[in-house]
Amino acid sequence: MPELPEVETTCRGIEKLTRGKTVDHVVIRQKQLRWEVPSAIKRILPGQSIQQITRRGKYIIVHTKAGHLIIHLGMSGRLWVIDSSTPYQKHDHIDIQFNDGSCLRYHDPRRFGSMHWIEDEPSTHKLLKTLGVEPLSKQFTGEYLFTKSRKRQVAIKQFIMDSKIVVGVGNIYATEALFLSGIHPTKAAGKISKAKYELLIEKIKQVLKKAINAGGTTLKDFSVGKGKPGYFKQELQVYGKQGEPCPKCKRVLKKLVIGQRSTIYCSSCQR
DNA sequence: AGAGGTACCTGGCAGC
DNA sequence: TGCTGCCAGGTACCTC
Repeated sequence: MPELPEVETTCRGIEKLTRGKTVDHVVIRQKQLRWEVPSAIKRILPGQSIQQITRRGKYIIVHTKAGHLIIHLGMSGRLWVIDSSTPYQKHDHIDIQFNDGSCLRYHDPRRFGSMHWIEDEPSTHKLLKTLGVEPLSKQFTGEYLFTKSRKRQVAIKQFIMDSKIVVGVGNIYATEALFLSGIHPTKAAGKISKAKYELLIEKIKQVLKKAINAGGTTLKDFSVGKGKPGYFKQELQVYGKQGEPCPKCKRVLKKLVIGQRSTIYCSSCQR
Protein backbone atom coordinates (compact mmCIF):
# COMPACT_ATOMS: atom_id res chain seq x y z
CA MET A 1 0.00 0.00 0.00
CA PRO A 2 2.54 2.61 0.70
CA GLU A 3 3.12 4.51 -2.42
CA LEU A 4 3.85 8.17 -1.90
CA PRO A 5 0.20 9.25 -1.58
CA GLU A 6 -0.40 6.90 1.30
CA VAL A 7 2.83 7.86 3.02
CA GLU A 8 1.89 11.51 2.66
CA THR A 9 -1.59 10.88 4.00
CA THR A 10 -0.21 8.84 6.90
CA CYS A 11 2.29 11.54 7.66
CA ARG A 12 -0.33 14.29 7.77
CA GLY A 13 -2.70 12.15 9.78
CA ILE A 14 -0.28 11.11 12.49
CA GLU A 15 1.25 14.56 12.75
CA LYS A 16 -2.16 16.05 13.49
CA LEU A 17 -2.75 13.48 16.20
CA THR A 18 0.67 13.41 17.84
CA ARG A 19 2.23 16.85 17.50
CA GLY A 20 3.07 18.29 20.89
CA LYS A 21 2.47 15.02 22.71
CA THR A 22 5.05 13.62 25.10
CA VAL A 23 6.28 10.05 24.86
CA ASP A 24 5.69 7.92 27.94
CA HIS A 25 7.33 4.72 26.79
CA VAL A 26 8.15 2.61 23.76
CA VAL A 27 7.28 -1.07 23.26
CA ILE A 28 9.21 -3.13 20.73
CA ARG A 29 7.59 -6.52 20.20
CA GLN A 30 9.49 -7.36 17.03
CA LYS A 31 12.79 -5.59 16.46
CA GLN A 32 13.64 -7.49 13.29
CA LEU A 33 12.34 -5.30 10.51
CA ARG A 34 14.37 -4.76 7.38
CA TRP A 35 17.09 -3.66 9.74
CA GLU A 36 17.08 -4.13 13.48
CA VAL A 37 15.13 -1.40 15.23
CA PRO A 38 17.53 0.56 17.44
CA SER A 39 16.68 -0.37 21.03
CA ALA A 40 18.10 2.98 22.10
CA ILE A 41 14.75 4.57 21.26
CA LYS A 42 13.29 2.85 24.33
CA ARG A 43 15.70 4.86 26.44
CA ILE A 44 15.81 8.11 24.48
CA LEU A 45 12.20 8.75 23.47
CA PRO A 46 10.46 8.74 26.85
CA GLY A 47 10.05 12.34 27.98
CA GLN A 48 10.54 13.70 24.48
CA SER A 49 7.73 15.57 22.81
CA ILE A 50 6.86 15.39 19.14
CA GLN A 51 7.90 18.63 17.47
CA GLN A 52 6.68 17.75 14.00
CA ILE A 53 6.41 14.90 11.53
CA THR A 54 7.71 15.39 8.02
CA ARG A 55 8.27 13.29 4.93
CA ARG A 56 11.23 12.84 2.61
CA GLY A 57 10.43 10.49 -0.26
CA LYS A 58 8.69 7.59 1.41
CA TYR A 59 10.51 8.13 4.68
CA ILE A 60 8.48 9.54 7.56
CA ILE A 61 10.52 11.59 10.01
CA VAL A 62 9.40 12.08 13.59
CA HIS A 63 11.20 15.08 15.05
CA THR A 64 12.04 15.50 18.72
CA LYS A 65 14.51 17.70 20.53
CA ALA A 66 16.78 14.71 21.19
CA GLY A 67 16.85 13.53 17.59
CA HIS A 68 14.79 12.10 14.78
CA LEU A 69 13.07 8.79 14.18
CA ILE A 70 13.16 7.83 10.50
CA ILE A 71 10.40 5.38 9.56
CA HIS A 72 9.86 3.54 6.30
CA LEU A 73 6.70 1.52 5.71
CA GLY A 74 8.23 -0.84 3.15
CA MET A 75 5.63 -2.80 1.21
CA SER A 76 3.09 -3.48 3.91
CA GLY A 77 3.71 -1.09 6.82
CA ARG A 78 1.04 1.00 8.51
CA LEU A 79 1.06 3.61 11.24
CA TRP A 80 -1.98 4.36 13.34
CA VAL A 81 -2.74 6.53 16.29
CA ILE A 82 -4.95 4.55 18.63
CA ASP A 83 -5.85 4.33 22.29
CA SER A 84 -3.07 2.67 24.29
CA SER A 85 -5.53 0.17 25.70
CA THR A 86 -6.27 -1.25 22.23
CA PRO A 87 -5.06 -4.86 22.30
CA TYR A 88 -2.19 -5.47 19.96
CA GLN A 89 -2.70 -7.82 17.06
CA LYS A 90 -0.46 -9.94 14.94
CA HIS A 91 2.24 -7.83 13.23
CA ASP A 92 1.77 -4.86 15.56
CA HIS A 93 5.50 -4.60 16.09
CA ILE A 94 6.10 -1.26 17.78
CA ASP A 95 4.15 1.12 20.01
CA ILE A 96 5.15 4.64 20.92
CA GLN A 97 2.87 5.40 23.84
CA PHE A 98 2.14 8.95 24.87
CA ASN A 99 1.34 10.21 28.33
CA ASP A 100 -2.19 11.21 27.29
CA GLY A 101 -3.20 7.58 26.73
CA SER A 102 -2.79 7.52 22.97
CA CYS A 103 -0.32 5.45 21.03
CA LEU A 104 1.45 5.52 17.69
CA ARG A 105 1.38 1.90 16.53
CA TYR A 106 3.51 0.40 13.76
CA HIS A 107 2.10 -2.64 11.95
CA ASP A 108 3.95 -4.47 9.18
CA PRO A 109 3.22 -8.06 8.09
CA ARG A 110 6.10 -8.37 5.65
CA ARG A 111 8.60 -6.45 7.78
CA PHE A 112 10.19 -4.73 4.81
CA GLY A 113 9.85 -1.46 6.66
CA SER A 114 12.45 0.09 8.94
CA MET A 115 13.18 2.49 11.77
CA HIS A 116 16.36 4.44 12.27
CA TRP A 117 17.37 6.95 14.90
CA ILE A 118 19.54 9.93 14.10
CA GLU A 119 20.59 12.77 16.36
CA ASP A 120 21.89 14.93 13.53
CA GLU A 121 19.98 16.56 10.73
CA PRO A 122 17.94 13.71 9.11
CA SER A 123 19.03 14.71 5.60
CA THR A 124 22.57 13.67 6.53
CA HIS A 125 21.45 10.10 7.13
CA LYS A 126 22.97 7.54 4.79
CA LEU A 127 19.54 6.52 3.53
CA LEU A 128 18.38 10.06 2.85
CA LYS A 129 21.41 11.88 1.57
CA THR A 130 21.46 10.23 -1.85
CA LEU A 131 17.77 10.80 -2.56
CA GLY A 132 16.68 12.68 -5.67
CA VAL A 133 14.13 15.46 -5.93
CA GLU A 134 10.58 15.40 -4.59
CA PRO A 135 8.09 14.69 -7.37
CA LEU A 136 5.74 17.47 -6.34
CA SER A 137 8.48 20.07 -6.05
CA LYS A 138 9.42 22.80 -8.50
CA GLN A 139 12.76 21.06 -9.08
CA PHE A 140 11.02 18.14 -10.74
CA THR A 141 10.77 19.37 -14.31
CA GLY A 142 10.99 17.97 -17.82
CA GLU A 143 14.33 19.68 -18.16
CA TYR A 144 15.61 17.91 -15.03
CA LEU A 145 14.62 14.45 -16.25
CA PHE A 146 15.85 15.16 -19.76
CA THR A 147 19.28 16.24 -18.51
CA LYS A 148 19.61 13.38 -16.02
CA SER A 149 18.61 10.76 -18.58
CA ARG A 150 21.06 11.57 -21.37
CA LYS A 151 23.03 8.48 -22.38
CA ARG A 152 21.05 6.31 -20.00
CA GLN A 153 20.03 2.97 -21.51
CA VAL A 154 17.81 1.97 -18.62
CA ALA A 155 14.07 1.53 -19.24
CA ILE A 156 12.11 4.70 -18.57
CA LYS A 157 10.00 2.88 -16.01
CA GLN A 158 13.03 1.96 -13.92
CA PHE A 159 14.45 5.43 -14.44
CA ILE A 160 11.46 7.19 -12.89
CA MET A 161 11.35 4.61 -10.09
CA ASP A 162 15.00 5.28 -9.23
CA SER A 163 15.05 7.15 -5.94
CA LYS A 164 18.35 8.79 -6.77
CA ILE A 165 16.53 10.55 -9.61
CA VAL A 166 13.14 11.23 -8.07
CA VAL A 167 11.67 9.88 -4.86
CA GLY A 168 8.27 8.39 -4.25
CA VAL A 169 7.25 7.16 -7.69
CA GLY A 170 6.37 3.53 -7.07
CA ASN A 171 5.20 0.73 -9.32
CA ILE A 172 1.55 1.73 -9.51
CA TYR A 173 2.06 5.38 -10.33
CA ALA A 174 4.99 4.78 -12.66
CA THR A 175 2.76 2.41 -14.62
CA GLU A 176 -0.12 4.86 -14.67
CA ALA A 177 1.92 7.93 -15.55
CA LEU A 178 3.60 6.16 -18.47
CA PHE A 179 0.23 5.11 -19.82
CA LEU A 180 -1.16 8.63 -19.50
CA SER A 181 1.91 10.00 -21.26
CA GLY A 182 1.84 7.45 -24.08
CA ILE A 183 5.39 6.29 -23.37
CA HIS A 184 6.34 2.62 -23.70
CA PRO A 185 7.70 1.44 -20.34
CA THR A 186 10.79 -0.25 -21.80
CA LYS A 187 11.88 2.71 -23.89
CA ALA A 188 15.42 3.78 -23.04
CA ALA A 189 15.36 6.84 -20.79
CA GLY A 190 18.07 8.47 -22.88
CA LYS A 191 15.97 8.34 -26.03
CA ILE A 192 13.00 10.29 -24.81
CA SER A 193 12.54 13.86 -25.98
CA LYS A 194 12.32 16.87 -23.74
CA ALA A 195 8.74 17.44 -24.85
CA LYS A 196 7.78 13.91 -23.81
CA TYR A 197 9.47 14.45 -20.48
CA GLU A 198 7.44 17.62 -19.96
CA LEU A 199 4.29 15.60 -20.51
CA LEU A 200 5.49 12.77 -18.26
CA ILE A 201 6.25 15.20 -15.43
CA GLU A 202 2.78 16.65 -15.72
CA LYS A 203 1.18 13.19 -15.57
CA ILE A 204 3.27 12.00 -12.62
CA LYS A 205 2.34 15.09 -10.64
CA GLN A 206 -1.30 14.82 -11.65
CA VAL A 207 -1.65 11.18 -10.69
CA LEU A 208 0.13 11.66 -7.35
CA LYS A 209 -1.92 14.72 -6.42
CA LYS A 210 -5.18 12.99 -7.28
CA ALA A 211 -4.27 10.01 -5.14
CA ILE A 212 -3.17 12.19 -2.24
CA ASN A 213 -6.51 13.96 -2.34
CA ALA A 214 -8.37 10.65 -2.48
CA GLY A 215 -6.22 9.22 0.33
CA GLY A 216 -6.88 12.31 2.38
CA THR A 217 -10.58 11.68 2.39
CA THR A 218 -10.68 7.93 2.89
CA LEU A 219 -7.91 7.63 5.44
CA LYS A 220 -8.62 10.76 7.43
CA ASP A 221 -9.65 8.96 10.60
CA PHE A 222 -6.37 7.66 11.90
CA SER A 223 -7.63 7.14 15.42
CA VAL A 224 -9.78 4.20 14.39
CA GLY A 225 -7.05 2.39 12.55
CA LYS A 226 -7.67 0.04 9.66
CA GLY A 227 -7.94 2.75 7.05
CA LYS A 228 -9.14 0.90 3.99
CA PRO A 229 -6.67 0.93 1.16
CA GLY A 230 -8.05 0.82 -2.33
CA TYR A 231 -9.05 4.46 -2.29
CA PHE A 232 -7.15 5.00 -5.50
CA LYS A 233 -8.46 1.91 -7.25
CA GLN A 234 -11.24 3.62 -9.16
CA GLU A 235 -8.77 6.11 -10.55
CA LEU A 236 -6.42 3.52 -12.01
CA GLN A 237 -6.40 3.22 -15.78
CA VAL A 238 -4.17 0.23 -16.40
CA TYR A 239 -2.46 -1.02 -13.23
CA GLY A 240 -3.67 -4.54 -12.47
CA LYS A 241 -5.78 -4.64 -15.61
CA GLN A 242 -3.81 -6.89 -17.93
CA GLY A 243 -6.09 -8.64 -20.39
CA GLU A 244 -8.72 -5.93 -20.13
CA PRO A 245 -9.36 -3.43 -22.92
CA CYS A 246 -7.25 -0.26 -23.04
CA PRO A 247 -9.35 2.67 -21.76
CA LYS A 248 -8.28 4.71 -24.80
CA CYS A 249 -8.17 2.36 -27.80
CA LYS A 250 -9.85 -0.83 -26.46
CA ARG A 251 -7.02 -3.09 -27.51
CA VAL A 252 -6.02 -5.68 -24.92
CA LEU A 253 -3.64 -4.39 -22.23
CA LYS A 254 -0.38 -6.33 -21.98
CA LYS A 255 1.86 -7.23 -19.10
CA LEU A 256 5.60 -7.52 -18.91
CA VAL A 257 8.19 -7.61 -16.18
CA ILE A 258 10.77 -4.83 -15.93
CA GLY A 259 13.32 -5.02 -13.15
CA GLN A 260 11.29 -7.75 -11.44
CA ARG A 261 8.23 -5.53 -11.28
CA SER A 262 5.15 -6.20 -13.34
CA THR A 263 4.09 -3.52 -15.73
CA ILE A 264 0.84 -3.12 -17.61
CA TYR A 265 0.77 -1.14 -20.81
CA CYS A 266 -0.99 -0.67 -24.13
CA SER A 267 1.25 -1.59 -27.06
CA SER A 268 -0.75 0.68 -29.31
CA CYS A 269 -1.05 3.83 -27.18
CA GLN A 270 2.44 3.62 -25.67
CA ARG A 271 5.39 3.89 -28.03
C1' DA B 1 29.11 4.90 -13.62
C1' DG B 2 25.60 2.08 -14.97
C1' DA B 3 22.99 -2.20 -15.42
C1' DG B 4 21.15 -6.25 -13.59
C1' DG B 5 20.14 -9.46 -10.10
C1' DT B 6 19.38 -10.78 -5.07
C1' DA B 7 17.83 -10.29 -0.62
C1' DC B 8 14.68 -9.30 3.21
C1' DC B 9 9.22 -11.52 4.86
C1' DT B 10 4.27 -12.88 5.23
C1' DG B 11 -0.33 -13.34 3.36
C1' DG B 12 -3.72 -13.97 -0.19
C1' DC B 13 -5.28 -16.24 -3.96
C1' DA B 14 -5.64 -19.41 -8.09
C1' DG B 15 -5.31 -23.96 -9.42
C1' DC B 16 -5.20 -28.67 -8.55
C1' DT C 1 -10.38 -28.73 2.60
C1' DG C 2 -5.58 -28.56 1.95
C1' DC C 3 -1.46 -28.19 -0.43
C1' DT C 4 1.69 -25.72 -3.82
C1' DG C 5 3.21 -22.10 -6.33
C1' DC C 6 2.94 -17.55 -7.58
C1' DC C 7 2.23 -12.74 -6.76
C1' DA C 8 2.26 -8.34 -4.03
C1' DG C 9 2.40 -1.26 -3.01
C1' DG C 10 10.05 -1.08 -1.74
C1' DT C 11 14.76 -0.46 -2.01
C1' DA C 12 19.62 -1.29 -0.36
C1' DC C 13 23.31 -3.74 -1.72
C1' DC C 14 26.16 -6.82 -4.40
C1' DT C 15 28.54 -8.13 -8.69
C1' DC C 16 29.93 -7.54 -13.36
